[in-house]
Amino acid sequence: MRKKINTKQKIIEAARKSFAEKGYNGVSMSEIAKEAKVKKALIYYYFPSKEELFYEVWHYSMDELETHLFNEVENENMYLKKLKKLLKSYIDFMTNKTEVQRIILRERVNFSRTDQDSWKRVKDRYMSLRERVSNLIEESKNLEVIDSNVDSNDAADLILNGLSSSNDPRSLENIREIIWRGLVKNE
Amino acid sequence: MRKKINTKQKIIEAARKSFAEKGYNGVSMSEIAKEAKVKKALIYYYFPSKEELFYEVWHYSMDELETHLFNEVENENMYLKKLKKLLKSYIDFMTNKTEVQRIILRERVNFSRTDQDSWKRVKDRYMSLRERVSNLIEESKNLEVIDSNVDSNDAADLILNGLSSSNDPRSLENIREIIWRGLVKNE
DNA sequence: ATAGTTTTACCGAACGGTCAGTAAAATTCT
DNA sequence: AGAATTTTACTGACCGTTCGGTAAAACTAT
Repeated sequence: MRKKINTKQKIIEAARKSFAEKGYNGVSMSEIAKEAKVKKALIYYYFPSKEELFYEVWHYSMDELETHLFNEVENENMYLKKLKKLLKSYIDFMTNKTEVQRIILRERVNFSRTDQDSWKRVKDRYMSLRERVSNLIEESKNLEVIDSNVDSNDAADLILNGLSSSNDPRSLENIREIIWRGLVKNE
Repeated sequence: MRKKINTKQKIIEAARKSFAEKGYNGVSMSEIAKEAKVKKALIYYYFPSKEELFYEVWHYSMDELETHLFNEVENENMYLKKLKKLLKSYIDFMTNKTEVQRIILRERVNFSRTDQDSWKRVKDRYMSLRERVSNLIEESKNLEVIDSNVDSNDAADLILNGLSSSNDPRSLENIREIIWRGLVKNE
């Protein structure tokens, strides 16, 4: 019965909207069902548990973000411009895809949790993205674009955290300028 | 009257620990009761609702943070040193009082929620602290310590968000240096 | 007919919250 | 002082509701 192939996707998007608004624990499966205009039991036909549904939402969102960030960047060959473009892309994504932004802000804190290993997978997916950002900074350091004193991982965290805290593009542009001045090599 | 006072404080601290670990919606009143070694009904003797209990935890924590930040700072008369001290105090607090740090990280996202006005009070308490930081930056700008291009509110957000994302002091020191280079006037 | 999809009906456990009652401390009365 | 009363601190049992999750019936398209 191929009538509605998009049902699963519909559920994922409804779940993402709900999780973004109220957080993982603030949302019930029936709320998600209602948002998706679907009966609750149908969600369990596509996803084995609430945890697994969340993980798929997370993974899907991180894929979107990673694609958005690095597809553009790879067309650039100068490292200074690469990094500059990355920051711009990130701001662009965070101000337009506010659902993803909120989910990241909300659930990033659970990376510290070790009581349920479903959070470990969530963290791992995020960390693999962070590493790509971190690597880009590291390479820029080697090419003497970025001040050699900065630690790539810490700089990546600063970018990822500092440029996601608001969804007002003007504020984020201002913050970006501060961060950028702090990163680049003093001439 | 079995026991003596400090019961209310005991509950607040148990609640804070629990909220820090699992977030507001991730924790039940019975869990908090268990953590405080107290019966659940007793919590309702001191606090009218879970929301109100959380607000008291939040308010108490923000008071602690604000005291820690500004008591030291006010002894300083040079604005450059004032601001520098503030950043140091903030890092110090975030790396040592990790429960408060986690609660802030967790629940800051709910500032955007308008469906329950209890969150508005939570937000207001935070914003009054942010304004004090913001004012300090603004004054430093007037005295030509801080680059005049930076927006005080955005800079305050960058500090408050960027320097709370980890609880590893080394990372936070690195991030502080990047932010600082981005803030101060280029000579 | 059959496989894929969706709904109905239901479950035990846990949720936030309430309430009648109680023992001890504090206060008032004599 | 001590008896009588009121207030404070606390408990256990319980309420209605909602939670995540399940079994199986019912529908739909090939």
